[in-house]
This record gives sequence, C-alpha cells and structure tokens, in this order.
Amino acid sequence: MPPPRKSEAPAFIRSTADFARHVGLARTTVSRVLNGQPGLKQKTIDRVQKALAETGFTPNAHALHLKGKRTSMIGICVEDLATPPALRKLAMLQRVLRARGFSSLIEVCTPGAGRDVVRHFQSLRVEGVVFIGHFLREEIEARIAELNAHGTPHVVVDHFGLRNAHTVALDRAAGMAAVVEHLLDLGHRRFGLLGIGKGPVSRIDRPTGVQAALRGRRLDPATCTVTLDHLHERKNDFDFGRRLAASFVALPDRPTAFLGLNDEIAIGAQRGFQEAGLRVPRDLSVTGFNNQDICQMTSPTLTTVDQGIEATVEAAAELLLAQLGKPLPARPVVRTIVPRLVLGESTGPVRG
Amino acid sequence: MPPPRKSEAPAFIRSTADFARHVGLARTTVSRVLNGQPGLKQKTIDRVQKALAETGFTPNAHALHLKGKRTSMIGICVEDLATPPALRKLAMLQRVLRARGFSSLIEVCTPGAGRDVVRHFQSLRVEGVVFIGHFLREEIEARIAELNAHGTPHVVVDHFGLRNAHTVALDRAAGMAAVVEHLLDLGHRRFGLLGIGKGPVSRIDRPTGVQAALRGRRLDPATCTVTLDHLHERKNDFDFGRRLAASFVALPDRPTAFLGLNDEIAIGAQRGFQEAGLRVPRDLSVTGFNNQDICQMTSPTLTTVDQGIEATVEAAAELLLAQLGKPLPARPVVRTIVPRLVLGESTGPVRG
DNA sequence: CTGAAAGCGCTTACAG
DNA sequence: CTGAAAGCGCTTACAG
Repeated sequence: MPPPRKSEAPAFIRSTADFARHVGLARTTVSRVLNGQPGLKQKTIDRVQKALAETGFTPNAHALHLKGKRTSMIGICVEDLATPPALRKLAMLQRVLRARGFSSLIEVCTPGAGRDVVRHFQSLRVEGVVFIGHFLREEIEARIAELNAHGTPHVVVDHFGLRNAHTVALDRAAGMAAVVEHLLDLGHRRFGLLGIGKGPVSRIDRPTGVQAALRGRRLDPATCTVTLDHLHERKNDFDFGRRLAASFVALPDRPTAFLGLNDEIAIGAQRGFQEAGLRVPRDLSVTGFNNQDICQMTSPTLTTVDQGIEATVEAAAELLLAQLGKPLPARPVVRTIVPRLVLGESTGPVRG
Repeated sequence: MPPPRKSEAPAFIRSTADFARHVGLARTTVSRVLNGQPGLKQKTIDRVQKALAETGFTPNAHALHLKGKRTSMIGICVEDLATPPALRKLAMLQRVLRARGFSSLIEVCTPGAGRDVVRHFQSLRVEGVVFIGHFLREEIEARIAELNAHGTPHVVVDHFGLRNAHTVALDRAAGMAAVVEHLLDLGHRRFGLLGIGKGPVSRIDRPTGVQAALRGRRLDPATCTVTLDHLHERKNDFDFGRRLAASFVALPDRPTAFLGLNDEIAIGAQRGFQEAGLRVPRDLSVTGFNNQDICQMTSPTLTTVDQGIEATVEAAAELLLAQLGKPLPARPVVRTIVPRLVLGESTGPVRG
C-alpha cells in the first residue's frame, strides 16, 4: 500500500532535525552517531542505529557535499548506447568505479550536446569525467579545456589523437597487423577490405596495421588490397557485409581473404559468400574485429580480434582516479591497449 | 596543457560569489540573470552570459537542490549488466528519461546490495527509482516499502508478482503461446523444451503459455513436451543449448520442434543439431526468445519473439513519471507487455 | 549529552 | 542595480 499510513512522528522524515526529534535526541548527537564520532554512550548509538534502520532515513547528500564532503560521482559521457562494445565498456566501467566507491552518472553525448552534458556534470561537481567513443574533435577538445580550467580530471576512451586529452585507446593497427600476418602465414596474398579504408588515419588505426604487416613481407599494399565499400551505403552492420560479399563474388581475380571492420560485417560477408555457394574457409577466409559473443555462434566460428575491454577500462579508471586530489598532470597521458588475435574456424590455408 | 595558466581573477571560480566578483556584479544580480528574472538591463545580461560562456561556470547543483530545486535524477537499479536485453532496456530507459529532462544514476544491484543502493539513491534525493530485472523477493519488497515510506515513486521492470510494486512486465506466456501455435500450425506435436521449466511460475511465465497453447488444441502438455535440462549444468548460454541438442539427438522418439528459453540457447541448439548432421528446419524446427540481432545472422535465421523493449521502457517511464508530484497511487499498477512473434527460417512444416 | 552558532553555495524577498 | 539577511540540511567547534 504505497501511501504511508502509520503516522508515528512526522509523516516524512526529511532532515536530521526531523529525525532527531523522532528519536528524541539533539541534532548534534545524531550527527555524531552518523559520523562515527567518539565519546557517545553505546546505548545512544544503538538507539540511533535502530531508528535509522526502521525509518530508512538517509542524510541529504547535497547538504553533505555543500559542507565539503566528496561527491564520489563520476560523469560518463558515451557517444552512443547502441554498439555492443561501447555498452560493454560502459557496463564494465560502472562496475570498476562502483568497486572503488564511485557512482556513475551516465549521459549520451550526441554531436552538439557535449557542452550541456559536461556542464551538467560540473554543476553536480563530479570528481571526474570519462568520455567513451568518438566525438567531434573541436567539441570534445573544448569540453576538456573547460574541465581542465576547473581542475576536474578526465579520461578519453577510444578517441585517439585529441590535443591535451588523457587517453586510453585500442591499438587497432596492432590488431589488424596480427590478423594480416596470420593470413599471410596461411598463404594469402590478396585481401578484401570490408569497411576498412585504405588511407591510414593515425598510427593506431586499422589501415596502418594492414599496410605495416604487408610491407613487413615486402608486399605492396596498393596491389594486395581491394575495397568495394564505395558500392554500398555504409552501415557497418550485417547487411553491409552481406552486400559487400555479393559484390566481391562477381569480381574477377577475387581476394582470398576478407578483413571485416567489425564482427557484424564479417559475419554478414561470411553469410553472403556461403549463399553464393562458396565455402568458408575452404574457398576463402574471413576475419572480424571485437570478439563479440556471436563469433562463437556462427558456422564456421569467426577469427577475430579481442579488444581487451577489461584492460582498457581498468586503465581508464586508473588514469582517472590517479588524478584525484593531485594537481593535474602537466602533459597528457596516452595509453595504448594491444588487442589479441582470436583464432576461429573462418580462416584457413589458401588453396591453389 | 591541463594546469590552468592564465590567472585572471580567482584561479578557480567555484561559487556565484567568485563569479560575481569576476564579472564585477553583485551575487544577487548574477543570480537573477542565471534564473532569467525580469527587470535587468540587456547590457548586464549580456555581460553575465559572456562571462558564463568564457569561464564555463556552473552553479553548484547541490546548493540549488538544498534551496528546493528538483534534482531531476532517477535512480536505476539493474540486476545485471551482462545480458543483452537488460543492457538494451537500460540504454533505452536512459534515453527516454534524458528526453524528459532527467539524468540517470545507474547501479548494479546484486543480492544483498539493494539496501545500500536504494539508500544511496535516497540520500541523493532522486525523484524516482526504477528496478530492472529479477531480484530477491523479500529484499526488493523491503526496498519498495522504504521508498513508499519516503514518498519516492518507483517502478519495477520484469520482476512480476511483487507485492505492492508498480510493475511493467513482459507477458512471456503470450509469447510462448504464439510460438507454440505457430509450430502447431506447422504440424508439430512433440516439443523439446530448452531451458524452459515444465511447471508454471506465474500466469505470465513461459510454461503457462506453452501449456495454454497445447490445451487450446486439446493436447496434453505432459506428453507433448520433453525436457532434458537436468542432464546439463544450467547456464542459459550457447553451450548449454548445444549440449542439450546433443542429448536430444540421442533420444528415441525425438521431438520435432525445440523451444529455446532465449536466443543464445536456441542458436546453440541449432548449431548442435547441425553438427549432428540434422538440417534445420527440414529435420526439425528451433525457436528462440528475445529477437536479438544475432537471430538474423545465423543460418538459418531464427524464429524468435520480440520483447517489445521500446514499449516496455516507455510504459515504465510513463508509470514512474506519472507519480511525480502527485500522491502515490493507493494500489499497485501492473502493466503487461505482449511480445511479438518474429518468423525466421528455423521453423518449418513437420515431415512425416 | 544538549543547545546555540557559524558556514558550505545558493535564492529570494526587502530596503536602499 | 547593490547589499544585507534569512534559510535550505548538514557538520563542527564551543559553551553549558
């Protein structure tokens, strides 16, 4: 029965004043018990604790914070709550922060909304802000400058190359290099790129890794790689991969190995090839990226790359919390996480 | 460069007092601009706005709340941040609440932690609490009683049958009934249950729906359904489904249709059957539950049930926010969401 | 143990 | 427009 019937003392206990009245003690005394201060009779302590348990009264955190108590809140600004890896990072970060006594205030940060989100966090006097994902460069750099100006720690997860930002980012280049080397070892020499651009964006982006691995074997990336991304509307999903596969099927001198930007595209491509009567990995190899659960559920299972989300999130939390209390570090800290190749059944030796 | 160099006025502007000093106005005047009160010269307003934009100063929300301003915070208590549907609900709820001007405070609520989580929410004076998932009955009922005692609105998503709880729950029985009827129409008469118990737990639980559909065709659930769950450690995942399939393969008089508790189990089972040389849906049919993205990525695609997460979350938000300001409703409101059958390629006519 | 007081950062009347 | 004051709910000295 939602409406509280039993009206003992005040119907609602809202403050220590109400509560002290309810227990029959002075506000000061209640406050002392609440804060575990010495010099109180056990009997008094018990009386307060009992009433506390009965009424479920909790001191107003906002008043506490005004008096100088830490807020123990961290603002988390995510690009997007739709992609599985982002969601996993968020969930894991919440867990890690919780374990260290912080609560998480989570907001989605669409382009243009960054200002409001960060100001909202600031107004709540969060102790730090985490950005997860990829943002508009100028917008997020402005937000970070603001945070710095207020002495609020921050860390950016994923978005690499931001000026003055403490960053934890996945070395996707290393991941792709591992994939390409694995395929080179299997004899592959022509690679279809599914959603992966040819021009490198930064030293840790996928194309950089592909090219580095090829050049390491004295192969020319320009002739060894093929992309048909331009033929389809880019969606980075299952259907995009499937359509790409269909286009590749018709291509003369088709590559023997296909590198997906992510698992969805790779699985779509695998499906597309199978529908065209090709067998994976007998006729061609396919690889994904992210090591989502689905990789184990397809036939064949997918060779992919594990992001090491746990390491990423741990590093981010550590980097953020290390800044607490101390003066902010003079120059940005950038940490790179090296992902791990996960072998599945979708890659095999090239057949003459 | 993180450490702020330019020291114009105070190094850090922390309060309206600091800020007013910085702009060269009285605190009162600044406060008026901040709150859009009338009777101010445009020039003054502009001056304050400009300084506001430059410094990024935000009034302390905790002080505002002390003065009576609404916190606009909602506490969300999730059972678990690991299962995809729970994560999707959470993400969608955050979005819906955000759109209505509320920020979300998210905590995972493991058994025994409910008390601390809810008290934490209360101490921050959240305007409402949402529970997502399944909890220990006594624990969550105690928490809800506490919330009621404080006049804090709540809503429970998923956990059906709690005393005095406002609830939005999926009618899984209706979903399963739709699945079974679809299979009955295809001629199936023997059903393998994968992770679905035989005894109904409540009127909206899966077994209830299975039995209702069978009885509707004058069939006896006891003889029409088979479960082998007891043979394997229950994990509700891909491998559990796969192992169940292996056990069913060896069974004489094997069912022709298999109902998975969720998509993972169903996909695992499908894979298990295929590995044993059986073809889906030629030799047998398989169905899942939840309509996760993976259902479209398997071969064959999976017949499943869509939870209608959007409707659930909308209903939950509406139910919660309807309580704001008003006195709490005298008796609990329970809303049921009817899920939708999603046909895939994994179900087909039974073959003599 | 109690009680009165100051102060955290804000807003809101109320005089100037 | 300014300035002084009260009060939101708390804690923390400081006298009794």
